[in-house]
Amino acid sequence: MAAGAWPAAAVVRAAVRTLGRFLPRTYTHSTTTTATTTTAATASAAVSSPAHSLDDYNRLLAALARDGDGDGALRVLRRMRHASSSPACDPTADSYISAMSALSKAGRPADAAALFDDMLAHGVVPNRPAFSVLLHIYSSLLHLPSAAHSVLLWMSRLGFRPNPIDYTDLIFSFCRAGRLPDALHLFDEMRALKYPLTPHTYAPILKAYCASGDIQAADALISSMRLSGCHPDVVIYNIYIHGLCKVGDFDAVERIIEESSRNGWVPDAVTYSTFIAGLCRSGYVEDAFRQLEIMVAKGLQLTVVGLNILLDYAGQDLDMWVSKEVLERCEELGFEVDVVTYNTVMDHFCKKMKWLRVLKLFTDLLKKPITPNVQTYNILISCLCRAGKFQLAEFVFSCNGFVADTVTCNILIHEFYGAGKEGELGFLFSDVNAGKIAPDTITYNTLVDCFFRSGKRSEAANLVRHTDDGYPAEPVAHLAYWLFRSGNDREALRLFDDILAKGVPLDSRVFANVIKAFCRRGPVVECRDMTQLCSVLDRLLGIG
DNA sequence: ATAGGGTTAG
Repeated sequence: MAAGAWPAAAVVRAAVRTLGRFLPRTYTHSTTTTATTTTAATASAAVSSPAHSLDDYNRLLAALARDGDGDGALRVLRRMRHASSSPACDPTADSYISAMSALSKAGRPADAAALFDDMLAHGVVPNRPAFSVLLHIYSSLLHLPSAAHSVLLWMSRLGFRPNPIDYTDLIFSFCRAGRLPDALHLFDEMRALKYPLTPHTYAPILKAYCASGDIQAADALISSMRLSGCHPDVVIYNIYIHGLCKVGDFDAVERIIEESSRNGWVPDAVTYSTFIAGLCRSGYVEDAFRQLEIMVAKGLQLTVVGLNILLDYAGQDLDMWVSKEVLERCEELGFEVDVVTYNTVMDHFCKKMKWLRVLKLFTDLLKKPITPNVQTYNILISCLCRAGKFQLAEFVFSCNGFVADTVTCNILIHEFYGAGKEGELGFLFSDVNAGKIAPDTITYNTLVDCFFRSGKRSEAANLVRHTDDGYPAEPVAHLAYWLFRSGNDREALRLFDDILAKGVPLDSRVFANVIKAFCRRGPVVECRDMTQLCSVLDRLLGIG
């Protein structure tokens, strides 16, 4: 491994020029949608003929589920229940399962879950797969592991044994919610039931260990997998490699890849993308390009995601951003680009204050079969504000079809306040007050910063006092920072007294910000400041 | 027929 120095720009440029050989040239348009639409249409035609059976309806529903046509499925369901149909065509549990799948696929999991209640209300007795679908909706789509767990208990009580996939679904959901102990509990239950364990079950648990940087636990888990006869596959190793990259152990990554054939797995494009991203993040760009060479030599092609990572991290120091339109070059080279690629490149130009470039990229994007997402618009709005085009930013915000989110809100607050235009934010706050946008902790942090910068100290203090249940950790830390930085030490100490009097514990971020504020007070922290800092910290710790 | 991995905005 080379030292962490950045390679000369020329070296990287040369490497980027050779990228073309590495990338997939095919831009495949999926034909699946058309095919299934035809299926649904054919089935629909069959149903509109006079004699149609329950089977016809269920086949149609299955086709609509494949298409993800939620409204279509609801229509068919209604028609089946309707008086004009024969009672022999009343929806069955399978009909509901298909309709729930259709709604899930249409991105309407809440409606899908509601359909289960609908089924019960219509006296249809759910079968085991129906419970599994419901469990999947709660766990994987609605991010409600506790609700999913009660489905598991409910079906068990009714004598429907949850299958290994049900358990795996639930373990995944608990892990994603950061509830590892709950996940491990279910994992033990699976083992007690002698259910077969697959890499699917281990993966989310391993990911949780890796996310917390606990490589020892990850090692132990992979060992126990092998012992239990479950062979770790490429996904398991990719998660593990991600964890090793996170802690910066790139030598271990190289070793793991080197030993792959001995361990019975084959590194894929994701393995190398993960490795390359990790190297880039730590500044080892040259090593990243070396891995790219190795990857190509093995016959692996860079994925779109791989390209995005590389553009994001390796492109930071390159003048290729200004010399040659990156995306044009990608196109020449036959790279497949997606909306994230555009967002990444737009954001880079935005940070480099090349406003017109961002606008041009945005209009290029609109001409392509790529749909901009919220992030695209947020980058655009941020760019417009920073270019001083506040009215245009407001125009984009108010465009039909654009649904602003919390990030949009935070960008606007930050930029409008920064330009002294907070008086023009009425359009935003009316949406916030109408509940269309939910502020989050970053919103409050931003507001505290903005209030303070524009001299509204008491507004900042009031916000912190009255937000949520009072004194949320991060806004308090921001307020403490500004109070100490501006020399309002007594007011800061009064704030801490109020917080402690309310029984709210002081977060470590408060301590960090107090120290930071003192460090920023001047070019050299004076001795009396140091003494003051120590006494403040003592008081915070309750030892002063 | 419902399941696990790498990326972007404040």
